[in-house]
Amino acid sequence: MDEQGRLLQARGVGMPGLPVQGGLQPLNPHQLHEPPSDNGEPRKQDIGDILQQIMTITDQSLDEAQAKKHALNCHRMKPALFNVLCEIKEKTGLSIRSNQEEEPVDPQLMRLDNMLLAEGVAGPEKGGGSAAAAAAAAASGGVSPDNSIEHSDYRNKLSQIRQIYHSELEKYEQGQACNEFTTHVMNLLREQSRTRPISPKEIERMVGIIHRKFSSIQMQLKQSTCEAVMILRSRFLDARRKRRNFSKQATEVLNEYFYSHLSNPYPSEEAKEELAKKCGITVSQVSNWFGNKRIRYKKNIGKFQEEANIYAVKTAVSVTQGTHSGANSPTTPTSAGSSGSFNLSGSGDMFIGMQSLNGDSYPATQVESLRHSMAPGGYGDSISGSQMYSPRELRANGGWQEAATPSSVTSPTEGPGSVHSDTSN
DNA sequence: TGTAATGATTCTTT
DNA sequence: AAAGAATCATTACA
Repeated sequence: MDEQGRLLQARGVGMPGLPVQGGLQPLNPHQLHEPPSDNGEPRKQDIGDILQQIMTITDQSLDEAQAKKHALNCHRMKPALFNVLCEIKEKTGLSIRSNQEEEPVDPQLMRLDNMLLAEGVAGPEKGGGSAAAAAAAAASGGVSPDNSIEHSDYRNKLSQIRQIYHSELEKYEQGQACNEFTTHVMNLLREQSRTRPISPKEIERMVGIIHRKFSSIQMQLKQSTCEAVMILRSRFLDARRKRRNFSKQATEVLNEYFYSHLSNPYPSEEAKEELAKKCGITVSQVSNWFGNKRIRYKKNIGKFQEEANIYAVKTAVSVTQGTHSGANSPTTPTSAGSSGSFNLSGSGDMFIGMQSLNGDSYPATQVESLRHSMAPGGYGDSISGSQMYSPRELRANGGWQEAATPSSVTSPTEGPGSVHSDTSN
């Protein structure tokens, strides 16, 4: 204020207060008639009051303010005031600093955009949303209803986020509120420019500031939306946290394949796809399952022997009953290890291996029953390749579990007795 | 409630 | 890139 006061004095613009007729409050009535003192104190006071009034214009009602603004604009001293303000501005260095902030498309913003798009938050609404997902889940075989429930729960939550995101974004999107606000500010500035010096550049700069502010709000919005989605994902989609056992039927299908391709339990991509379809799980889940199965089987063959027998019987029965169209069990005929790829020297051979494996922990009766179920009628041929669960056979045929030699592998768990095995032959 | 089973992940190996 | 191996985290069950 002091500075301004001095400037005003310097220019000889000692305004005795804006006139009452202008609509402004009469200031200190005494001052109006008081001759300027030598030290200029009263003048300074006047000026301070005037500026104070200008500042408070905005606090007043619209009509009032309008009237006062008008009065101010028409005041005879206005040009002088304008000049003074110009000078002040010049002196206080309030000029526009050249803003070279070109904002080269923030990479982080791009990442956020991409992620939101990928999560289906930003992009176009996916028609049907949860309904479609549920239908798809149902179509996939009806397995794991839990899964689809959870999935739709996830989708619901996601669409909530999506809604909030869009309604918020709408508020700050360039073009709507932002433009409105910008125009408003521009109008204000234009109007003010009649009273104080405002260059078009300054207006432009202000617009820039507003836009940046709005986009930073948008950025924050996107960031927190991303966060929300991530949290949602981690809560709902982290399979490790929300593990569900596969359905019985799915496990059965997988086991059937596994034990019927025991000599080479590495389903081809197509086989995996087919299994995945059958089981209502993903291909990678099939891969996981086979990975786990192979390693666990190998680690403790004895433990799985019973299971192997069961599936061997199953397969045998299904084959004899012709329940499966293909010669070889459940999946694609192209799968590795299909019947043709290896020959059993004879069912007896197979059982030798099995029995040696069984050791004492598995009742011979089981093996016997299996033998009986298979032997009569010479089923051996028809199931030839499918029943290869003898480690000996396995090793002989490429040995996917070279290390699976019962004697060594099962040792720690000791399990089924020291299976010494078949290597002998 | 403790434990085995099990699906998934991560790191290493091939 | 796929498989093996170790491990994690959850589920199922006695």
